[in-house]
Amino acid sequence: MQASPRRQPTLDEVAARAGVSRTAASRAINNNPHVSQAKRDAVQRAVDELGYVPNPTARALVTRRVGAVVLAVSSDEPTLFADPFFAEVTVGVSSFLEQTDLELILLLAHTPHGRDRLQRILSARRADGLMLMAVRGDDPLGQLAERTDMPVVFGGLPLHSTPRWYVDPDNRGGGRLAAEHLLRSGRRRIAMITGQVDLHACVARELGFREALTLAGAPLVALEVGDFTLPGGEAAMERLLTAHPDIDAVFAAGDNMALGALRALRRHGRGVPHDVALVGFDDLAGAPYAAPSLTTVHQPVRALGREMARMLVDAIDGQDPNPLILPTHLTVRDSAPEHRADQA
Amino acid sequence: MQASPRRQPTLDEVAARAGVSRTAASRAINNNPHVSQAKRDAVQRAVDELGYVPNPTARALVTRRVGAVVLAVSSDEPTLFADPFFAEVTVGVSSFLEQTDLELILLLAHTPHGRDRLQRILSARRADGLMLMAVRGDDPLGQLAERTDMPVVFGGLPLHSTPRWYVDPDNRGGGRLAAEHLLRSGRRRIAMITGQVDLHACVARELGFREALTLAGAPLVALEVGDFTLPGGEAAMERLLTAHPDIDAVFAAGDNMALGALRALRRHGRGVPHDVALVGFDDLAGAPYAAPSLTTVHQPVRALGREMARMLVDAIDGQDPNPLILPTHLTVRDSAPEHRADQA
DNA sequence: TGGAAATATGGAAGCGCTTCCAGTTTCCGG
DNA sequence: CCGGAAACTGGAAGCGCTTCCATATTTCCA
Repeated sequence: MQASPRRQPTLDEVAARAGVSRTAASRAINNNPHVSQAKRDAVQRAVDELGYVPNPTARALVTRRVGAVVLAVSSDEPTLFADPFFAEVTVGVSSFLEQTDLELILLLAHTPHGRDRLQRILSARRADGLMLMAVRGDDPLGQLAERTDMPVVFGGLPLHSTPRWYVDPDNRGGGRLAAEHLLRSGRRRIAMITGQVDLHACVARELGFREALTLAGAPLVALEVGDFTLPGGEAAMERLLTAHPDIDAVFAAGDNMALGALRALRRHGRGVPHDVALVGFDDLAGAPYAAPSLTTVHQPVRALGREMARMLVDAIDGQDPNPLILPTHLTVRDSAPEHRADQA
Repeated sequence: MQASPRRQPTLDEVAARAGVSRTAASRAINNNPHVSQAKRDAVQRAVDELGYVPNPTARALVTRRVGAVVLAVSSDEPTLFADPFFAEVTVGVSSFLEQTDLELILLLAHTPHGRDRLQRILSARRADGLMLMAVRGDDPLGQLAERTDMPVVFGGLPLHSTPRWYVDPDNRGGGRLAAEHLLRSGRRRIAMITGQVDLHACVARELGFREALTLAGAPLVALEVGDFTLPGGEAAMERLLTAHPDIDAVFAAGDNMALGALRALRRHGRGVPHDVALVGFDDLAGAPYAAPSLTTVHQPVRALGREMARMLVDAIDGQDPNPLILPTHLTVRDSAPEHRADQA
C-alpha cells in the first residue's frame, strides 16, 4: 500500500507492471475464472505494490451497476426522520448493507424539491434499488415508485396498494394485543390515539385494536389523531381528557405519542396506571425509562431495516423475494400492568 | 417527459434530434456560454421530448466529481446512531444538501470491516467529501481522514488534534453554564456523569464544568463515566448514589444519560429536584417530557449538521471556510429550577 | 471597408473499466 | 504422434459524457 500517490494508479498500470494484458488484469481482479493462476498472482502483486483500487465510476459505467441503494423517507416535516424509529431502521439497513459492497444513500424528502431529487435519482439510475419508508396515502412517491423499473422495497405498506416487495410489522396483530391486554386487566372505557390517518400502519393498528374490542363486546370510547410526535400525543390526550374525562385506558399508536400522553395525564393529575392505563407501540429505547415505564407493543425495528435491505439486495440480484410480515409482541411494564390490582 | 422508455436516451440522441453536435448539446445542457441561443433552445426541446436525463456515472467519470458526500459515524456499538442526537444531525445535513445536487451517503462504521469500507470509499474516491462525527481518541478514522486528500469536516473535535475544518458546539461553555446554574440555585455537593473519556465533547464539558466549580470554590464531589446511553446513565447514577449518598446535584454530559440517571434517582427515592437537581446536555426532543422535565444545556444539533454540510460543500468548491463553534445555552426546566426554594 | 478580436462550432480524444470475440496454447485419449 | 476439446490470452470496441483544439463565423472599431 502506497502513501497516497498523487494520482490513483489505473488498471493499465497494474497490467503493465504485472506484465499481462489489461483484460487479464481485469479478470484477475474480478475473480473471473479465465485467467491462469500465474497471472492472477502477478496481478495481485502489482495491485499490492501500486496500491491499486478500481475506479467504481468507470466500472459502473460499463456494468450499469452503481453500487448504491437509496433509503427514502418522505414526510412533510423534516423532523420525522429524527424519530428514533427511523434512526433504528437505518441502523438495521446499514448493518445489512455493510456485508455487501453497496452504499446507502439517505434521502429525506420533505419538500416537493426533495421529491424531485428522488425522481431524478430514479430516472438517472443513480442507484440500483430503493427502499421507501412509511409512504402516506397521498404521497406521490408511491406512484413514482411503481413507474420505475428499479427494484423498490416498501418499509410499511402503502395505503391503497400492495407492492411486490415489502416488509411490514404485524400492526394489526399488535393492535389486537394492546386491546386484549387492556381488556384482560379489567379496563372498559378505552380510547385510542392514532397517527396520521392516511398511514397504513395507523389504519392497521386501529383495525386490530377495534377488532379485539368488538370481539369482547367493548366499545372504543374515543379516537383522537396525533402525528407520532411527543407534542402531538400530548395534545391528543388533552382533547381526550376534555371530551371523555372518564376513560380508564388509552392505546397510543406510537411510543412518542404515548410519552406525550403521559405528560398530559400527569398534568391532569391522572394516575397511571391507577386511573388510566397506557399502552404504546414501538418499544423504543426510551419506553422503559418513562415514569411509569411504558407498556408497549414491541416491533422489531432494527430487523425491519435489516430485512428491507436483504430483500432489496435479493431483488437487485434478480431473485423474487417474498414479502415479509414481522411479528410484534406485547412488552408489559408499569403503565399498564397485567392486573389492575397490582397497582391500585 | 416520456413514459419510461426501455433504454435511457443518450446525449447523442438528443444532439441528433436537435440537429446539433454532441458537443453543443453537452454545452447547452451544462449552461456553458459557448452556445448560441438558437441551439440552446433546440437542445432544450429535444431534451424535453426525449425525457433525457444525463447519466451521472458517465459525467462523473470525466469530471472526477462523484456528486456525493459521506457522513460517517464511527462507534463500537451499532446503537450509537440510534441516538436521537445523530438522527437530528443527519436531518440538518440532509436539509442543506437538499439545496445542492449532492447525495448523502450514510456510513455507520461500527466494525473494523465498516472502517475498511470507509477506507475503500476514500481511496476509490467514491465521494467528493467526508463528514466525520464524534471521532474517539483512538479511532483510526482520525488519521485515515488526515491522509486523504478529500475535504473532511469534523463534527465535534477529535481528541488530540485540531483539524482544518470542523463544527463544534461550545461544549466547554455549556459545561460552565451547567455548573453556574447549579451553584446559583444553592447546590454544593455536586457530581458529574461524563461520557466516553476519549471523546473531546466529554472532556470539554467536564473541563468547563470543573472550571466554573473551581471559580466558585466548590469541589466536584464525584465523577462517573457513562456511555451516552440510558442504561449507561442509570448505572453511573447508581454508582454515584452508592459512593456518595449525600450529593445534591448531578450534571450528566448527555440527555440520555440524564434520563437514565433520573430513573435511578426515582428508584432510590430521591426527589428531583428536591433532593437532587439534575442537569443534562443536548436538549433532545424528549427532555421536556421527562418527569420532571429536564433542565439541560441546549446545543443546536440540527444547525450543527447543517453547518457541517455547508462547510464541506464550500471546501469541495475550493474555498477554505472557517471552523465554527456553535453557541450553547441553558434551558431551565423542572429537574433543576432557578431557585431551590421553588420546589422545596 | 479591412482585419483583429470575439464568439460559435464540432471532430476527436479521452475518463478507467468490462467484455466480446477471435485467436493461441495446452492437454489427452486414441 | 495426431486432432479436437478445453483452457487461456489480449486486441479492440465500447459504456455516455466532457473538453481540448483547430476551424468557421460574426462582430466591431479604426
